Parts: sequence; C-alpha cells; structure tokens
Amino acid sequence: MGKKRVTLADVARLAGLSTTAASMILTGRPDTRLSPEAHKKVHDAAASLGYRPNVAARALRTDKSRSIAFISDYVATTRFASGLIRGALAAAEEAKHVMLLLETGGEPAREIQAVEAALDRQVDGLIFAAMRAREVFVPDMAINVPVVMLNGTSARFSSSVLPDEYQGGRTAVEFLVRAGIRDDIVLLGHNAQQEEGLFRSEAISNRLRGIRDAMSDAGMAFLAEVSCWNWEPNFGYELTRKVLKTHRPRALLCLNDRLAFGAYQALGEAGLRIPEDIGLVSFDNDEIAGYLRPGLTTIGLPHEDMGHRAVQRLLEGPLTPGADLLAMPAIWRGSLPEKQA
Amino acid sequence: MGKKRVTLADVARLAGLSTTAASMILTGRPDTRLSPEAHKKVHDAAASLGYRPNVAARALRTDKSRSIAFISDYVATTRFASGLIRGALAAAEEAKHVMLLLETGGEPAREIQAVEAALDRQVDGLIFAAMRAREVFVPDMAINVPVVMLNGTSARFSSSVLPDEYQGGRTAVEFLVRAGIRDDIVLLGHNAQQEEGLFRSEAISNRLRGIRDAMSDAGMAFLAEVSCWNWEPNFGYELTRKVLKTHRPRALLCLNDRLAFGAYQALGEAGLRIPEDIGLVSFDNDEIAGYLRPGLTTIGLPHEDMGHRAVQRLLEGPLTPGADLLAMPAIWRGSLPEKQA
DNA sequence: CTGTTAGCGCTTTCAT
DNA sequence: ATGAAAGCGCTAACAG
Repeated sequence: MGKKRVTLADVARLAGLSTTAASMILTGRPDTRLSPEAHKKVHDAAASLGYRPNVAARALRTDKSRSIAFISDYVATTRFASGLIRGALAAAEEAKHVMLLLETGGEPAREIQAVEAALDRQVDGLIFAAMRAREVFVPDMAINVPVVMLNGTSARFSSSVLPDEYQGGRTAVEFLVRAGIRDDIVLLGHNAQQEEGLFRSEAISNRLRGIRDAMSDAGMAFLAEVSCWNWEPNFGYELTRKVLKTHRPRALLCLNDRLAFGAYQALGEAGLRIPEDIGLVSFDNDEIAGYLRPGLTTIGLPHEDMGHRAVQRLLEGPLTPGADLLAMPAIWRGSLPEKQA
Repeated sequence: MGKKRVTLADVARLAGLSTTAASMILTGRPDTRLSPEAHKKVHDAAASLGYRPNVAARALRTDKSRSIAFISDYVATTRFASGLIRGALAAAEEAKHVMLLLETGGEPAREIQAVEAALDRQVDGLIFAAMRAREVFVPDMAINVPVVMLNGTSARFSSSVLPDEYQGGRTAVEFLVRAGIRDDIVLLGHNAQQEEGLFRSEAISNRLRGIRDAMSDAGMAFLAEVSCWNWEPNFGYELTRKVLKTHRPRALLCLNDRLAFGAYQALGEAGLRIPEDIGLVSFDNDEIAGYLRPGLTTIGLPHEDMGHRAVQRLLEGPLTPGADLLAMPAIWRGSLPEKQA
C-alpha cells in the first residue's frame, strides 16, 4: 500500500528521455521545440503512470504555488459570506488555483497570523474580505504579494471590489416611482451615525446618498424618516408600529430586508395589505425576501459576482489600482404595486 | 522592496551555528540537547530577522504541509455550509493548520479534480462534507490520506461526523409533552420517499424514527400526517391551509423551520394565535426561527460542532473508524406554551 | 534539439 | 553536543 508517488523522473525514465525534456513538455513551455514523438511519449508515460506534479517542489523552485488566500473577518456570522466565498472559489477554480480560507474575527493579532500562515505557504495573492463594508487593517508583511480588498477598503491597497451602493440607492427610488408612488414614503432605518457620524460606513452613506439624490431629482421628499441602531427584524417591527400611530404612509423604503421583515409583521397585525394599502422596497435580497408573502421587492448585493471579480483581478496579470463597483441586482417581487396606483 | 525572504541559513549564520542546529532548535525536537545559549542565540536571531519557515520546502522534505482540504458539494446554496466551515476552520487554526476550501457541486468529475488539487499540494487530510446528508462518492486516489466524512457517509471511509438525528427527533416530542400537548398533533412535511423509499435519507429517516419512537413510548399518536416533497415556506403555507380545512390541531410538528415559517403565515391569516391556540416545534434552528413572532422553538443542527469535531478527528493521531453522533441543540422559544395548557 | 548540473529551503542521517 | 552532506521533486542555466 501507499506506493511512492510517481515523480517526473519516473515519467522521463519510462519515456526514455531526460527529466528536463519531460518537464518542458508537461509544463507546455512554448519556446522550446521538442519533437512531436517526444511529446507523445512523455504524455503517454505521464498518463499511464498517473503522474501528478508535486506542487510543493514546484513552488520551492518557482515561488508560485497556484494558491491564493481568502482572509475574511467573519465567515459564519453573516449570510453574505457564502456568496463572496463561492464566487471567489469559482474564479480560483477557473484559474486552476486553490483557495485557502482564513478567518480573523477582525482581530489584528489573528490577521497577522493569517497573513503569515498564507505567506508561509507561498500563496500567489491575498483577498482581504470584510463582511460589513469598512476600512480594513492589513498587516505590513502583506506588502510582498498582490492584494485585493473585497467589500472593504484599505488605505494601503487600493485595488478593491465593492457593490455600487449609490446606484443601488437610486434604483430603489426608481422602483417606487415605477410603482406610481411619489408621496407619503417613509424611510426606515436611516442612522445618522452611520451616514455621517462616528460610525460612518462608506457603503451605507453611499446608499443613502443615492436615495436622496434620486428623491430630489424626482422632486420627491420623505413623509418621515425613522432611524434605528440595529437592522434586525424586531427593530423594523417596533419602528413600523410607531410610524403607524402618527402617519399613514403609502410606502416604506427599508434599508435592509430584515427591517422589512419586521415591518411585514407589524403591517400584518395592523391589518394593512401589501401592496394594496402599502408598498415596500428594501435592500440585500436576503433569503427571507423570497419567502415573504407577497415576495419582497429588494435591491440585492452582488456577492457572488464580487468574489469572482476580486479573484479574477488578483490573478489576471498586473494588479490595477482603484475600486471596481459592481451593479446591485434589482429584484422585483410583489411588495410594490405593478403599475400606477 | 521585495527583499529575499529570510531563510534558515540566514538565521544560523547570524546565530553563529549550523543550519542543522538552527533547524533542531526551531522545530523544538526534544531528544537532542543543544546548549541553552545555543537555543537563545537561535531564537534571538530568528526573531530579529523575522524568520518564517518555508512550508513548501518543509513539505517537500517531510511530506507534511500543515494543511487540510475541506471538500464540499455546495458552499453557498445552503445556510448549513457556513457553520460546518467555520467549525472546521477553528479546529484547523487550533492545530496550526490551514484549510483549503474546494467545491464540487456533487459532480464526480469535479470531485476528482478537487482531490487531485488537494493531493498535489500534499494536504495532510481530507474532509468530505455533504450539505444534505447522504452517501458521498469519494474518488479512489483519496485512499492515501486520512479522510473524515462530514454530514455524510461513504462506504469506503467509515470515519464520519453526523448529527444525532434520532435523539433530536425524540427531543421534539419531549418538548410537546413538556408543553402539555399530547393530542391533536399534526406532523408536517413527512415524506415517505425520504423515510423509506427511493430517495431515502438516513438523516431524515433517523429523525422520523426518533419522533415515532418517542410518540409511541409516550402513548401518543398523530392526529394527521401531511407530507410534501419540498421543505420550503410555500409548502408549509399550503399544507397548513389544507390541514385547517379539516382539522383543528393543537400543535404542528414541522420537519424544518422553513415549513414552520410557511405555517406561521397560514396560521396568522386564519387568525390563530401562537402558542395559545396552536403550538409549533420544528427543526434546524434556521436564522428566521429567532425572527418570527413569537420565536420558533426548534431542534437545531450542531453544524459548528460538527465541523470542529471532524477536523479534530482528522488531525488527532490515528484515525478511528465509526460515526461520531453529535447532540442536536434544543432551543426553546415562544412557539410552545410554557406549561400545561 | 536534448541532457547535465545546480540549486530552491529544509530536515536528517551520520560523523565527529 | 554540534556540523557536513545528502536529497525531497522540480525547473532553469548552460553545455553539447
């Protein structure tokens, strides 16, 4: 059992050629022209022996390991992770690379360990992913390999892939207009701290800027803006109940689907029908958005595209600086009326 | 920029010793006793140079790469993936290993490629994960490394980590009893094909066996069993509506949370209050379970534990055969009455 | 057009 | 107690 792995020398021997020849033929280097018979012999030998190159040996020699590291702050906490990871994985596979997954919890000490672990294994590049868009700390030693920031930014590494939140914000308003709703719209979940203040999030403030620009371009204004700290369903529920005490909105523009989910619950209790009495638009295209009755119209995040694009940029030759803004897919479901009310 | 990486030879030179000595000291081999001063000199030199071992070189020499591969059929499709992955990642990190993530889509061709890619990189072991518990095809060449099956089984590799579905099933019934509900219980989502038939799933049939055994042990019987093919919310919704036309159940035992979510919607429309009029228990501890009003009482899947345990087994010395059954956490929320009704 | 040779950075006998 | 030397599997100069 466990017979020794087949090496290049074995292949060369069987083919009756030197390892050099075998190496050149199998790696398909173009400049050298060995005879067609030599090619065939080597390929046949490799196939019949079931030869597989030893990547460690090759990496030692060439400093290329055909692997990248995906370093993320969180992989489980959020439903965003899997899309980013899956997209990245697909792009890595297309480029015949393999992907190391590392989690840091956002802690600098673990970030350093993760980068070290990756560098120790000669990775060809690093993806730094953030689950909530933010400025990310990237350890110094990462300077020696290509780095692409995913869903986050870094002062040091400008290559990044981000959702086009501004355009997404505009689209949400356009959806309202398309549904014939121009007045009595309540903005749900706005948070001044994130938009402008201490906990400013570039993503959220771009989204809101898109919303506000589109509103003012269309000559519209919100009936009210209710803010909350946390975008969880129970906040959406409480906020909506509060709003209904004093206002009778025609639509709710929710800053994410979980808030909208809470709003559905409150609306249901109040006996309001969606979309006849009140319409909703929201963001994220969370899994629940499709499960609600009626389905929630929402502006999704292009996570899978983002992951894919990030790895593609990392691997496609010289790294270009700058941010890559990916379109947020708009998903029209039943929570807005089909046409002019 | 890009100065050559520090090698062991550099460390040895600075310490004024041979690379042999440096190697022995840094890898901390116990049997050889070099002088304490030698130890100090080498460690100091390594630290001041920022030395990091080259894992590729070490792997070439020792056939150990301090890395494992997590080969999964799907990483995104299901909300189960992230827990399994996260647990595995944590265990790998504890063991100072790094984890390659590979996705196969359940396609044999990609499974072979994944195993090859992993083996080419000298991984120390393989985790084969299935998102829906099932018999998994594992390519031949995987025979040369330790393999642990995660949430699935394989005829060839008996080491596996699975949820204890049987006990989980029993717990669900115990919850009903604890809530004082012994009669008029409807089982929602049972599927004969999965329980016994063509698409038999070991996991689901164990879960159902646990449920049935506990019911009969307690001298209870279902008021009705309604089955469906797909465990999605709209099935739960339709099924519940159908049930309500002919029965007035005191509780619904749902086979997963998405079914239960659909049931909530139908129950809400019918004006039935949870848990006063009707109670619910379910399985999975999906994210939505905590968002519903009232919260859904559910028997969760121990994904994170499972991932952790699988990697632990893979890495802790000789692989023991057999299945490791992990307890399913029971989460009591508001969808069952607190005490005897 | 093909083969010989010299390492990549590390661990490990085997001498001293 | 320490060091010299060989070699893991591969690629890239350099000869022939």
